[in-house]
Amino acid sequence: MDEFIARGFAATRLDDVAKRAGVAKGTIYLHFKDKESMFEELIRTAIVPLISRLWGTPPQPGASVRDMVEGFAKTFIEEVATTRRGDLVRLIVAEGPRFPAVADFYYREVVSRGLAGMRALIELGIARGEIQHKSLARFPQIMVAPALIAVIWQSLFSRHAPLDALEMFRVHLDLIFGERRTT
Amino acid sequence: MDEFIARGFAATRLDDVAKRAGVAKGTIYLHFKDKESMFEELIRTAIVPLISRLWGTPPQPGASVRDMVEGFAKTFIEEVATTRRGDLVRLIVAEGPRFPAVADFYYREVVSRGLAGMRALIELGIARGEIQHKSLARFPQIMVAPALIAVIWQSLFSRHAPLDALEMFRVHLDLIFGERRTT
DNA sequence: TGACAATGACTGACTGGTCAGTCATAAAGT
DNA sequence: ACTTTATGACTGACCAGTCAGTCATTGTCA
Repeated sequence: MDEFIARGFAATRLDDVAKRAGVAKGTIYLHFKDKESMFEELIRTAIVPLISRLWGTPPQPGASVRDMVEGFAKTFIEEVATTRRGDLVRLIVAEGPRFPAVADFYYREVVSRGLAGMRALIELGIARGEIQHKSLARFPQIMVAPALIAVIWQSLFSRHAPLDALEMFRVHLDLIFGERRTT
Repeated sequence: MDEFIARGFAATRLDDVAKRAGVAKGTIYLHFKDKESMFEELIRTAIVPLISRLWGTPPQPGASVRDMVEGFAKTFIEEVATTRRGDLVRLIVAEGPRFPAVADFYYREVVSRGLAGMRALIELGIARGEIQHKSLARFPQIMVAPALIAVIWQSLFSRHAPLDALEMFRVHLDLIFGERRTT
């Protein structure tokens, strides 16, 4: 996976993958049909821990919706955006159009579930009166947009201008939930 | 450029590029040093019309900041996100880490200028009282985040679930500027 | 004006290197 | 002994980059 993340699908050499895995090239073909299906299966299996990282954080019982979203964002930024897992997301964005199977899987397992969960949270927030903007529930993408920005910024521009992703997300939450209580 | 967008740098064959351009492969080498510098130069020149599309829209004299941002977003979504130019942005995200020169250029010419302009608009909005959240000026990325989401959604997921990017952006603006006046 | 020469943009067959995928052989396991 | 698992040298396709040759255009001279 690290090889694919570093070089992309086409430029990755199976000799390097084998060396990195500590096996001979032939061994790869005992486990995978060809390079393409190896790539797809690797992504599929790599996404699983990414999902469990995200849903792994237990929501505090008495927490406000804002606290839940903020905790979620904190986990995402610390565990995904600023780590190699973030590059996995970038890899999917990069290769997705050429690997519809990958894009489909990612949509079904991550995007649609994540957005559904976020929508539920938003509706809870609306019901509790924490969120004023009812139409936000129609576009849960807005809630997570800065998180994706953080992933991309991290791998492309952080050397030019570091970005405090968590603080950015908090400002974003201020827009949605109203000004932050003093911290 | 279309070949690179469709296949990525590594998988693009110069024979195909030549054929598409209506010249022989050798001709390419009369204009470019090698495949890599061709890629970089092509991106550089392709970015120019992208920039001019975005700054090309004249701001109406009496327009509110919200109208200006919304007009900007409309242009972006119509002229970039839903066209081949959007895939150019995706290509830069995809290949950026392996072509620092491309990422640098994109940061200097598009990202840093765009964010600076957006920050100026935000500060104008704050001064005029249209925007309540002063800290938004620290993260102009938030303002454009849904636009980037739209680009990525378009090329990866629109077949699964079409996204009304402009409406999403309007909802996002509602968060920033307050509820929309009736339309 | 017409014949000839010079130019250089363009061509595409060719080369050398790279790499996905194979398979005869070897090692490990039972 | 024999089955399963692993190896890595090998093959053939592929492709970036080269370069000797072509030819339309422009310039020169009688």
